[in-house]
Amino acid sequence: MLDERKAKILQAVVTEYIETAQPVGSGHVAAKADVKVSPATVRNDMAALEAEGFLAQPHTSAGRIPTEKGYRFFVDQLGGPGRLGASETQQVRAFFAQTHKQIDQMLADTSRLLSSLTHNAAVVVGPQPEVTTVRSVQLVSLNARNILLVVVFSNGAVEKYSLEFSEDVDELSVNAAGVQLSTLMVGTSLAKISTPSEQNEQTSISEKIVSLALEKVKGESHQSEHVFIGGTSQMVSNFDAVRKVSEILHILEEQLVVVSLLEDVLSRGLSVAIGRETGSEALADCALVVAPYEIDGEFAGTIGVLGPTRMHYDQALSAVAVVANRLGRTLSENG
Amino acid sequence: MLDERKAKILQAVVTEYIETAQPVGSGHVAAKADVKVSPATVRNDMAALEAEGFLAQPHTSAGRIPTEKGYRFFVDQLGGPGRLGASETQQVRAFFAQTHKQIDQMLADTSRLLSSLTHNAAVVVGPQPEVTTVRSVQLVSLNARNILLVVVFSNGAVEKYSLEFSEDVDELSVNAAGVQLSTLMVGTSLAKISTPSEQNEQTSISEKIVSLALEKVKGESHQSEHVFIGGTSQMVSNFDAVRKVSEILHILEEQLVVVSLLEDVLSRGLSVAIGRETGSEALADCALVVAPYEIDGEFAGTIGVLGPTRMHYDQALSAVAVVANRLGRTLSENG
DNA sequence: GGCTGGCACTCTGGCCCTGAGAGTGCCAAT
DNA sequence: ATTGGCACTCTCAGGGCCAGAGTGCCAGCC
Repeated sequence: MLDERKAKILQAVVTEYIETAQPVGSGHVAAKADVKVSPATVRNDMAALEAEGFLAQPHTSAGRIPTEKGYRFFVDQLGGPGRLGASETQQVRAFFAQTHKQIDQMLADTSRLLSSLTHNAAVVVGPQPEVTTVRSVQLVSLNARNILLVVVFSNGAVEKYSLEFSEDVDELSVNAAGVQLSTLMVGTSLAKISTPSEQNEQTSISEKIVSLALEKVKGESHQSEHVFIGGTSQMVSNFDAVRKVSEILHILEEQLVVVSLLEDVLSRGLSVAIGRETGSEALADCALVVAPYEIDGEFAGTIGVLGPTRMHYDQALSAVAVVANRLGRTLSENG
Repeated sequence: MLDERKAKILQAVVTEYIETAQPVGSGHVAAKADVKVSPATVRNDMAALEAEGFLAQPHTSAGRIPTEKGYRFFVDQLGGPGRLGASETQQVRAFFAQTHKQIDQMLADTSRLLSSLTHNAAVVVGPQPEVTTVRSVQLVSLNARNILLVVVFSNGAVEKYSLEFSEDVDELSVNAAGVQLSTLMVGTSLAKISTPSEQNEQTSISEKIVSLALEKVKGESHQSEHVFIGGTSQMVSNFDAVRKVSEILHILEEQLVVVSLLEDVLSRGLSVAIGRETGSEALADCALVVAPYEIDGEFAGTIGVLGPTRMHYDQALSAVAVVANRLGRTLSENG
């Protein structure tokens, strides 16, 4: 599609623009070691690259900046393998070596880690309850009409659901329901829990408890995805336009949006979404680098880095990959 | 300290500056209905107010802006009762009327509520585990050497702690330890849990489990304070200096700092901390409005609003008060 | 004595202009 | 095909200028 020299020129433009945030002119490109042609030649090629949509000019007689298409080509074709630096690797290693108490806390810390590795905002979506299997179920009577259902998952996560009844429930029924729930749920993942044959009239109280519990667990499992976002302060320095920053932060505050954004990108088989590819107009100047992580070999959740389109893709890609990998492993061991 | 007219002038300056973010001149103050003196007189008083440290001039021949001392006097002496508007009240009512599943989720939502009420960033510090009593304790064996300790509190919160052993633990010992932990912990608050007479050599495995469990619970209870921060995007529009915003966001990312900030303010008996009173240099241009909330009549946690010094104090104060009140009530009922 | 109108003074912010700098496109020459 | 040269364009920083807002002070007035 692009001859070798044009590709090199494009690469030079993108890397320099990522560094300097300034439109880059033919002179700079020609000065780079690995392109040994004159500025005039570079100009011709750059004009061609612009015609083909890889570059753009903010205005006549300024240098070129990459378009979304330009970035895309860069990450797809020109991206280096991107190893993490020694100190970063060390940071990751140290982080996962230390023991983490509660999974929520750990995921929040992971988002901070990822943010500090990449100097961008980072998103960590907690494991979906459906994936992990249930390790234990417990019913706790709060008072006569309220029961708390505590479910412990194989990855160490704990979810709790409060059940409310319109009639008093006695301790015996609670115990009976607890036993039944245990046999139903323990060892299986939430998605696979079989609902007992539904009699329209649930005669016994314990049956009512079981049915309500299952309903709650299944109903809420989806919306209770935990999202952790770190390093939002980085976004401020990465963008100059105040308006933009505000919009971006606003998006990050809507957790549901963030989750679906990440999963949408992933479902399209991408690991990088650039500009409008993210699916959000407000993120037109952003890029999203995502990776899934697995627990015990099964897809569990997503992590990602959100930065300006002119971010260090190779760094971000490797950071995201490494962290996803380690995170999955740690969570697997924990289970 | 200040004669009536000066107080009125100060009030006029502060309110107008809060509205416009512009230094306010003598003309504007004189134009206000309730001060019926000429601009010249206002000028004299404003000069006096400046000499006394309530006002400052950005430069000669600009209007005056309030100093920290000016805001402080305004808040202490001139603050109206500050009722919430009808729509805001409605918003709060609706929020607490709806049922909330998990306490963490609810607290996070509360921070968003508070933020949307005040158009500022909002902080919600979750209930401290020490306050609420333990409702139930359960030990779950993860594998031969790892046990998960799940503690359910009276307010519906659940904390989990993972215990790791250097030797295999058998199911019998776990059960025995579970029983003992239950008798020790259930019904008391974490702070009051009595440690059993410490024999230097714990002969039985179950005793080791109990001792490790108590150690974990007591040790981690303090650092596992949950903090929820909402509406950070508001900060961007409230400040113009990009540098400032970045610093402020950075502070908000450090949860421990935020918690101690709030509690420090509260411990000084303040409900409003202005500028440097917050105790943080980076928050010199910010003000912090805080309120504690109670569960079953006992101090449980803190909520707060962080905004620019030129924030709507009366609005923020009443919003914080109302939300703290309702939040405490809701959490009390839930337990 | 306190208040006021008048007046000279000051400082900022927006505006225009200008020149330097960076970069381009094109063309003729190699 | 590549290159050096050249005329052209556009931005950006700096400087000068003016209007506007506000002040401080003073002399007069009630």
